Amino acid sequence: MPRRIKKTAPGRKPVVRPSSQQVENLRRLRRDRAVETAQDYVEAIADLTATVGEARVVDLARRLGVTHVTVNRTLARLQRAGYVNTKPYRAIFLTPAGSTLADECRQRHQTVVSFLRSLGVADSIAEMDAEGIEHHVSPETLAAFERRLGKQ
Amino acid sequence: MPRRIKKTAPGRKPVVRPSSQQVENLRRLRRDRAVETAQDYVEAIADLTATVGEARVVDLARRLGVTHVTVNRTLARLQRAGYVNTKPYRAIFLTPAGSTLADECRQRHQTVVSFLRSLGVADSIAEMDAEGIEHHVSPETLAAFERRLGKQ
DNA sequence: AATAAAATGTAGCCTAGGTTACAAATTAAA
DNA sequence: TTTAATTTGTAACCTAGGCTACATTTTATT
Repeated sequence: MPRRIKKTAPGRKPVVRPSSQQVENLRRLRRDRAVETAQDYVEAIADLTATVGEARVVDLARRLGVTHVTVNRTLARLQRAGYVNTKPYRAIFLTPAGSTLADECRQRHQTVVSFLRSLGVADSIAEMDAEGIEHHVSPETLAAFERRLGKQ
Repeated sequence: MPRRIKKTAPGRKPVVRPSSQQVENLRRLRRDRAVETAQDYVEAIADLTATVGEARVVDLARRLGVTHVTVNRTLARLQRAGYVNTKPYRAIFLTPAGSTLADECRQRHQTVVSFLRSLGVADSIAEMDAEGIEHHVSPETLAAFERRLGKQ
């Protein structure tokens, strides 16, 4: 009969500490996923607006590699969150908050890409990795990247 | 009556290119989310097994900052995926595949943390950022990190 | 102006990952 | 050995983010 390994000395408290710092890190990570989506969308909207003159659902769908249905639903959420303004059958516009967020993202993205390339990572791979990494780079780490880029 | 901005010259094809490289990057990113979870779990299981002697549902829940219910459901998926072996009311064990994955993750995590610290990022922040970044570091980029660490 | 094509919206279904509430099994203590 | 506490499991619900299929509205063409 397999018996559970005793984790505590008799009369003592449990041994497994939650390591609350790491727990917090992981929690933050999950919370951030919603923000990541928002960032991808506002970045795409800003870019389309700058490039094509307006951002529309089909363009976003193509750009993000999802169907227009997904875009639609996500836009509804982003509107609730105050990042975009949409009207049925019309183009999508960023609110001031959305614009600010988009700018921050674009800049951070560029920094991460440049930094990776400065380490000798190939362009296409730097782009690819940056797409994932950028969302997890804290201001402190971003500053470190910039510092290093300056020292080149 | 607001009219849509014309995107095409008369008789021409649409202008918005899907930029299929970026689309692929974003698609990959989403696909990878499932893998991230797997990695977090096997890492935690490996660590608990090494430290405490066995990994159990409550410990994982505490460690990952979620309820035991979430752990339970996720473990079922990881078992289907071939990473863990579980029996009701018993400790959780990694399969060989799970063990290999855990080792890779632990090593990569360490590299990322060391690299960030080598840039002057504070320990606690390096740990925090690494938790998110590690999942998006390609082998090429990881190699670049190691190269740089060697050059210290 | 009528018709065809494209874009947008909506309904309904799926998985992943989170939750609370409650039931059953296992372990620890009296 | 009972009893109490802890652990594990299960049911049912939520959000986010995918999807297909179909209806509606706009835009483009004839």
